[in-house]
Amino acid sequence: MNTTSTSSTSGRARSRPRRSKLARRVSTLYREAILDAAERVFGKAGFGGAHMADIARAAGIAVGSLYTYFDSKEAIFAALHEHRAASFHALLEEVAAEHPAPVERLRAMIRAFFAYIEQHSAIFALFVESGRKDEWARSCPPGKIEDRRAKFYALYGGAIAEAQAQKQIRPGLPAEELVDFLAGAMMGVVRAWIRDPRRGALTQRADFVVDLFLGGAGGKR
Amino acid sequence: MNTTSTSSTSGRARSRPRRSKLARRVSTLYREAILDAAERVFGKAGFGGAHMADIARAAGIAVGSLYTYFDSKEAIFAALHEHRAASFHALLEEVAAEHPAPVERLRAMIRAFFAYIEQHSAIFALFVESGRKDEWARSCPPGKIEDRRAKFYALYGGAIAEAQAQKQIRPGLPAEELVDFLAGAMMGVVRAWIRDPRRGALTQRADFVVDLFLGGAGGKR
Amino acid sequence: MNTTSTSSTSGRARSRPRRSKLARRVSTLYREAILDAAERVFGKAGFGGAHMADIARAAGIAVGSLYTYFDSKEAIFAALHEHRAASFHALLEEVAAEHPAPVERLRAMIRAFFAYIEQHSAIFALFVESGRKDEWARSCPPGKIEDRRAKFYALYGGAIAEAQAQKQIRPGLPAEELVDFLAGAMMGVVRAWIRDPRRGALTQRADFVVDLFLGGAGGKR
Amino acid sequence: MNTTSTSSTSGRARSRPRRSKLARRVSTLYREAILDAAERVFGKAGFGGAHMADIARAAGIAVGSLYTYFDSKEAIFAALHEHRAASFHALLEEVAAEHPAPVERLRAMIRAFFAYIEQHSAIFALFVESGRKDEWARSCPPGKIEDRRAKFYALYGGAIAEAQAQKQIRPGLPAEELVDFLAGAMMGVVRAWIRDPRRGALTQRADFVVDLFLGGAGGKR
DNA sequence: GATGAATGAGGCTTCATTCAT
DNA sequence: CATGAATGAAGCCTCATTCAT
Repeated sequence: MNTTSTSSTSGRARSRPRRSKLARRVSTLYREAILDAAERVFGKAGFGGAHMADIARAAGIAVGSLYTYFDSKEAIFAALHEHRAASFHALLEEVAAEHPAPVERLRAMIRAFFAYIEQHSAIFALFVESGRKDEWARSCPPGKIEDRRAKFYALYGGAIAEAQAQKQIRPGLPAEELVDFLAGAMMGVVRAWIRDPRRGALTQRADFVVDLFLGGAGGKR
Repeated sequence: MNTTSTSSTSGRARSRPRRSKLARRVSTLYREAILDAAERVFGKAGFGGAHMADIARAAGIAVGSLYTYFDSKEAIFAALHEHRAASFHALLEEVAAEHPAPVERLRAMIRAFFAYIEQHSAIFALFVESGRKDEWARSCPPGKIEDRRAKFYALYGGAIAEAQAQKQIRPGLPAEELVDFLAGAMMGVVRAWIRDPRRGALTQRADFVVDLFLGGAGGKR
Repeated sequence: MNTTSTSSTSGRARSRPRRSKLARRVSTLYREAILDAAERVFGKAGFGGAHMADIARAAGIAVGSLYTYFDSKEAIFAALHEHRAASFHALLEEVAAEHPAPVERLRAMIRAFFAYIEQHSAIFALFVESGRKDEWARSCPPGKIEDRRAKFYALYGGAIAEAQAQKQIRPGLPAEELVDFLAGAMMGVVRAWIRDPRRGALTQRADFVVDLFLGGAGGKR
Repeated sequence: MNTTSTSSTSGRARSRPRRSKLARRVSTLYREAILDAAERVFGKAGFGGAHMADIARAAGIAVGSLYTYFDSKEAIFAALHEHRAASFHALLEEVAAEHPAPVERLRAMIRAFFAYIEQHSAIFALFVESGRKDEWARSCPPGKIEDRRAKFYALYGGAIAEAQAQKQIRPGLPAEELVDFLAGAMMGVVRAWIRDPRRGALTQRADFVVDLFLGGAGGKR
């Protein structure tokens, strides 16, 4: 098992970490290099199309070394999911904290989402899709994926609910369903950008999304 | 090659029609049974997780027989894509023709989309996401997927453009981008329904989507 | 799973065997050819030293075909064990049945053992040793090996106990321990023969073993 | 090559003794610790099932350090064989020297064998069986194993031959074959003890073996 | 000399595809 | 043309061995 965070399995008591700070730092570097490589490879080829050999090559290490840091191909994918989700979630919370006004918060969070995607484009598609089926998902602790999604929904949904409380968003529509709609719309824009990146930076389309979401596409009423 | 429409590459000359009408009808039945089976299997397991043996079993025939009707696993998936896309496109055109008023046409097309998904739920996720990564897409004639998407965009985009012309949808926003947004939102609602089908029939949420798209979520201005 | 003897897993009821008699016969031939090949390869190289490729080559089939008949390398070894043990046990019982007099029965069973070994020499060493440790044994249903040994012990021990009842073997010594001794001695002779087969047929040494076992090596008393 | 006794193959000239007495002693300690560890690990898991990492852990050193003292896994196994065989052989010679009367010598040597096994139980099974199949044996200098066995046979066979000369063992039976029988019987008893150690100390069964070997199991004549 | 992570050849197994019946 | 077993390329993973620190 390759678990950075687990405690010692040794019988002997230990008051200090077994490994030097340096070793741990190197280890972290490797893990991240592998995740970076995996992101590129998975993003390009999908889960099934990505080979351990590809990931190793992309990371500049030997195949066997992958297994020093991860238990399996699926473990790499899961860790990648976890890692990206966690770092994005942290970013999102930070952004959210900076914006008390719910509508502005929504806008900022959407912009943050787009910015994040611009950096980690390819893999996100895989994540969003992974609604089950994909092999890696089968070995993922059940509920994990749902939990993760729920946390994001909570952030967006929270902003929406607050906006509803302030009458800036129509009450009466369940916040949850609004998030379904909004999240889908965001992904739709992302997908369009992935298809044809020439149309300009994704980040700049945050306002388009927010305004459309709030104001609707309808003409004069 | 198993292409129903191509001519024989056999060396032997043939003086009579290659196949009787009956034979061709049987062949079509087989092909469709295979595609039905494939839809279920691919939908449940994804492309990589689906095995030819599974499809054969689901179709009630022998593995080898699959190859009488299709060249490869990828060919089955592509044909499935093709088939569903074509039949859905036909349906959509029919629906569109029945509704001259662009907004109502949009509403009807969304409803039709949802209805179609309700019947062919699982597989659609695979289709919509399959940007290019999945293995099957690599052997798909390049541009094919884009063409297909473009045809759907044309239908939705056409309705939107007309609505814009009639000032029922704000001009100024490129119709194409509105479709990105709308298509994404639709898929978001679909995904939510797939996740949790209990929330009621998908079809009934068409109005929710249209109204939100047109009217926006924003409160009184 | 490759289990010749399991019943149908199909949901549909079946009154007759699914496969033709011919197919089953062919299948049996394959299984036996594989077991024969496996016996040679395992016997020569041991469990760890034997490769699936070797077995396939020895059987004259493709590697993948092994998996049509057996689930894994370990399954092949286990089946081999099972198969040989069963056939030898049957032989032994038959021989035992032919000899009512316990001492003669013992003699006949030892001769049968030696004869069997002459045919399946190499593999037997592996079996007898496999007291645990070997990888294959780990996946063997626990107790299986012990059961098998117990059945052989019962046959030999039965003859010994009867001989004791008839005062042809000293009472007072637990039959079980006499079998430990005798079985060991037999294997000692077998091992010597394996080391140096020139010393003549193994079968011809049965009398030596029986006489030594009964009469002892000691000189005039 | 890690051979304590060979001279350096390095190109650089050396004017002083290669290693201090201390260094050599330390080295010996390491080698023995490794062999002890190896005995436990090989004994438990067999050759194939034992991993260098297991041995290193059991010895309390790093994997890499194993290679400071031994060339390979096989070398460790061979050295273990060598080591145990040598020390047991020395013990046996000592015991033999103490007993001029051949039958008593035989009895003492059997008792010594059982005592030795009680200390080094598990691994012995591996040794005795290893006819040649196991991987390690392939890289063992040919004839080595046979030589080793021959030396033990010489000791036991010598006692038997002497006893024959004194008419305490029936002449007419080749001593060599008597050893085959006797050695096998001893191993049979050992194996029974390994299977079920509860039946009491192995050492105490030496008399059983000797008496049975000499007197035979037969009833009154 | 000790360490333990890196290495990569090679093993077992899967499964799309072929082909004899 | 249906069948389903045979095929073997290719993937994931293990682990003995090496080597930089």
